[in-house]
Amino acid sequence: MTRQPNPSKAPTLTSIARSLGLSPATVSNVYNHPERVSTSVSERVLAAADAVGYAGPDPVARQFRRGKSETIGIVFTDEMSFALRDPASVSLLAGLSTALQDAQLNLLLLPAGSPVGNSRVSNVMGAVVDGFVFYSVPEDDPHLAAALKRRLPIVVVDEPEVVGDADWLGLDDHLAAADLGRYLSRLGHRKVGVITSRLGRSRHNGPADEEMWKNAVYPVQRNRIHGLREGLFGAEVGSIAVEERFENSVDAGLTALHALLQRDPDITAVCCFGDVLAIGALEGARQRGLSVPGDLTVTGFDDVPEAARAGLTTVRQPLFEKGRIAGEMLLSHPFSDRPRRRYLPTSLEVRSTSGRPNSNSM
Amino acid sequence: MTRQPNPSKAPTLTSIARSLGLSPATVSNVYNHPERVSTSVSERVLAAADAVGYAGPDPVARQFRRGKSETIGIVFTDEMSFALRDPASVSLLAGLSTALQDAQLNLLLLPAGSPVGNSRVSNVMGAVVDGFVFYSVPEDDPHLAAALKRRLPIVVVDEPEVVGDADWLGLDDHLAAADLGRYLSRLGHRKVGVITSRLGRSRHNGPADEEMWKNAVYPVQRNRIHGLREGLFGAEVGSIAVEERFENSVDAGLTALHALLQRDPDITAVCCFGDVLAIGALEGARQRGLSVPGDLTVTGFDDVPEAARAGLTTVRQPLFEKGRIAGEMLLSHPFSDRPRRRYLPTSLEVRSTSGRPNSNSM
DNA sequence: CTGAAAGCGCTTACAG
DNA sequence: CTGAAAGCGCTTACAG
Repeated sequence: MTRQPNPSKAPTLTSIARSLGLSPATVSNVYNHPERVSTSVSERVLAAADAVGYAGPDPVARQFRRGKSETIGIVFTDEMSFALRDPASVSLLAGLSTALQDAQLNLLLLPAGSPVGNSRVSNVMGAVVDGFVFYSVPEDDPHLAAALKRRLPIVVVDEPEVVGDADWLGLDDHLAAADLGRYLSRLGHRKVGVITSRLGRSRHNGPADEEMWKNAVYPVQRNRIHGLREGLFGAEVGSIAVEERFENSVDAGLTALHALLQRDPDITAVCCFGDVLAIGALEGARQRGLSVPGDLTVTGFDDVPEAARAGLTTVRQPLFEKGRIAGEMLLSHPFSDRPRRRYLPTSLEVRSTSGRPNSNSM
Repeated sequence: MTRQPNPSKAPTLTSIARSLGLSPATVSNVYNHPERVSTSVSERVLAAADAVGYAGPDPVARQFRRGKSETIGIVFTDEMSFALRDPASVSLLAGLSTALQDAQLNLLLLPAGSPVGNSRVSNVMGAVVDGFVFYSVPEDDPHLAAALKRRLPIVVVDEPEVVGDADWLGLDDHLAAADLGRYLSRLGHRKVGVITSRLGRSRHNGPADEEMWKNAVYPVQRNRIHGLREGLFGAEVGSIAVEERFENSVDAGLTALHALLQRDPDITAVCCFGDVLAIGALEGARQRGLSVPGDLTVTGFDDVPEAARAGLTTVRQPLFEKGRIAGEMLLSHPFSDRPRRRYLPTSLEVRSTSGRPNSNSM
């Protein structure tokens, strides 16, 4: 006896076979290829199984034997509960789950918290999956490196931008932000603030100077800041006040708005790199007695369902579709080909939180 | 050769061992018990593994050998993408994931769509998990029956109310709804409408008469209607107009509100059995030019994050906690004991969508 | 510190 | 339609 579990009590396919004087192969066929077995034998087997409480072939053993897990793992930057608090990543998850469900695959949620202190770099190494989706992890993420080693199909969503053999799916964040910048510029905004989620690995909340965002390990945020500035100022020089928050939450958006306006009261527009942050910023503006968009323009990113209800002007991206397409890319993964890159379109949804700046603040 | 995958190409623990003149046991120890192996051997093994692209012991084989999957499955009523569109179930999921992460377990999302047409009742039978959480599935759900057969720990959240050996976690829905009813009654409401998500298995959208909700396979909704009526009318007779929607969405709440008020224009309060429905109902009231709460009181259930932002009066339940506790109950599952039952508290959060009915509608 | 042996529960060609 | 045989890749006591 070399295995503790199943203290020679629980019935197995073999024990059922033996008790009936059949071969394990036949019992296996009853479950896997009923058409190859006579109905009388089939019935005897099922009855015996029922009698001893055998629920069918052990899933782990079957999976082991077959070499397939029929499961895809998704890895987030963060603790899972953080990812699930963000409606944007939840939409992505919903889209992914739809694609997988169509293909009869299960979805395994893998948190990419800090690596465990063992020899195993991360639970990514031990995850029983046939492929991975990585959602918005930083450059040089150790879990991603570990997954790459396993030579399973991988689709990276958003970031990092380039990853060995993995397929990539994301946005042209530079372009999207530049469009937004041009729109704000046309409205007359010159003093613009940015509220961004984390730029680096450290738990930093506060102003982020140019050096900080140029060195961000999250290229998405980096590209957006660059793009926004280009759209606002073109070839001119012009500075943007950037406020960083490690967490992506309503409360983070709220405190960031206060910090930004305290730092520079002349700001007439605040661009949030996520609708959840923007909803918090709107609340902050309310607290300060600022009318939106009269005194302050606030914009978001993503276009989550609540954005429309809040009247938020935002950069829309097809999050559900993104998840669905990530799933499809994974399912159609062409081994031995060059990695694929796919860009999804964005669009500016102008609603009621953006407008011309007040003349007195110009 | 009896296994197609791995066309005798991919390195295995054994092949590494052989190439180094070591035993598989030693190579295994390098990965699982490094302290039992000399550093020189360890280094040789790791170098050889790296050279041939061996990413460590195959997770499926290890899991098979160990007999544990370190994974918990969660089963929803619906397609996964529906569950993920509802912030209430997402909060639950977040709480569950937190509990599991603390215990180093993974979370597998199992959709409980229509059973597949095979001999296997559902993917629940084949899911590689050490336990299940069932979230709000109907009475006599086939997936739940299948899971029960597997004799793994199970925690049922909300419904069904009683399930063989499974633990149960939920609310006193009757009491919660009765509290709400008493509150509305005190305000002076007599004509009250209900917007509920599905009561039965069939895809029904429309009025639900008393027979329909008394026979609901979702006891939660049944109990809430009973409780609400008791709170409103006590021992008196009094009827409530119930509008059923198969889906739990903003749009469903919106169309249900219109249907309800078209059916009975004298209704002064609408109770929604979910905040998402209530947000839709608020939108419907807006479309009809009704002021809230002046012309119409609207209440929700759950207290999702957006509820507070929308000023929604609602019955709060601790959703994140519910998920976390479900996880803890699963982890502490006492085999051979009586199934446990645990009730979580609810509270009425009075905000700005409820008030006295207009005198002219009384 | 290292190795030989046993075996986890199942499925797959193949032969009869 | 049924069975004998092989083997998936690994880990665990145990002995040396």
